[in-house]
Amino acid sequence: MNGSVIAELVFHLGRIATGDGLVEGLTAAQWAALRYFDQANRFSRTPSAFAAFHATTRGTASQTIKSLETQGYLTRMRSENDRRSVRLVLTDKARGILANDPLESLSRAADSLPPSIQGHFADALQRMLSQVSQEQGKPRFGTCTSCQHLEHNGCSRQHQATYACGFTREPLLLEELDGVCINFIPGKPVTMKSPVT
Amino acid sequence: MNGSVIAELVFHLGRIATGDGLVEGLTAAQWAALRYFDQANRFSRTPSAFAAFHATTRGTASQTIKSLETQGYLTRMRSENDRRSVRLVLTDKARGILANDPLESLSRAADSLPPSIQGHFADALQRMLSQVSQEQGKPRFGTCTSCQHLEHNGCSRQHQATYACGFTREPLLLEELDGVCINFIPGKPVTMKSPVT
DNA sequence: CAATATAGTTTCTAGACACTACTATATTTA
DNA sequence: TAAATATAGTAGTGTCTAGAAACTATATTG
Repeated sequence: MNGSVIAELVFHLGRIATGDGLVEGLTAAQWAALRYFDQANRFSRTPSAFAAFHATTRGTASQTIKSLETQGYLTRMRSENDRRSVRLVLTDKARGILANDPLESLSRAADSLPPSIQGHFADALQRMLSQVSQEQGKPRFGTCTSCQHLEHNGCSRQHQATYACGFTREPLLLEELDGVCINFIPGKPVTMKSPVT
Repeated sequence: MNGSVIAELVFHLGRIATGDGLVEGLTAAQWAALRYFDQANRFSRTPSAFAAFHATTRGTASQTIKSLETQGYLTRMRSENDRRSVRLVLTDKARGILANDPLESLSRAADSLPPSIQGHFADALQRMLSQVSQEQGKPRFGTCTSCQHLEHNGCSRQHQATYACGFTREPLLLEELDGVCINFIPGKPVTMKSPVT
């Protein structure tokens, strides 16, 4: 088994799945942006972070975002802390069309894999992505749950245990821990998310 | 485990892996064409077949091929049977640079996966690709070894057993059975290629 | 033989993207 | 604290990808 076969398949599959034909008139780059801002946490919903994620320049990212804004899919607000910075949030209209993401076709195909291997599959992809990103000197994105920066204060047996990010020195809400972050540093080995009881 | 996570990863990984920066001055489309013509069998080394494979238009494919030709990576020859048709073959120069395919980075990442899962991984990708292609009404590409059209005449215990394609009605050489074909129809369930003794 | 289908090319246009300024705000340092 | 430097973001320009439509040449069909 040769790695180049797998590489070819991943590349080709990614290509095929999106070429379907610009659902709802959005381009591939615009879909990628919508998906990103849907999943990014509050530290990462900026043009620069999207540019880093999408492996493009800030200029290009800015254009993509501008067009989404004029189409009513994103709204912008300036950050209070840093007045250079801009935060972007999805509109309801955007959340609506995310249901017919052109990736849906690929997503269904993934769903129809044997459930027993889906986890391993996602894991393998994640690992490959991490390695490729590192080789190319690009930042790795990930969620708090496996990030070195995650700190949690408070007793674990109290349900009011609080979390914080050691990098931004900001408190984190429980529901924020699943957002994708640009400041991610792979710390703990990937842990299964413990079931919330 | 949600299929959309896997879909996102496949898409993103495919994107990241190629953005590295146009090794040797070729574009992503041109690399894809070189890879294709390297692997396609003799029925499929045409502009139209590449267009179908790459999910693009014949016009776009024509341009990609033209530029590769002028750069000395492909040579063209008209088919004898059908004088409209064109056959493309890689030059030695092309075979040379295929060694620094920008997908190499992704390929290495795939190689470093646990060997025990590489097979399952490739299998899963293949299955997803097949399903997506079918949903989108695009032709599926594959090799003779699992194609309905493959016929083999002659006694199997004779080493001179001959193969033929039932679709093109043409004989096939043993070494041609591994070429990717546009006329592929998934027949037999994917069989392990039996070791040649 | 006429109508239609197919292989391939060309031309035109929109959009993606890199590059190079450029502005505005932060941060560093001297 | 003032100056130098760094960072977030935008704007404009040029190149390339890719789709759409029009076109030529050859095959196939009725």
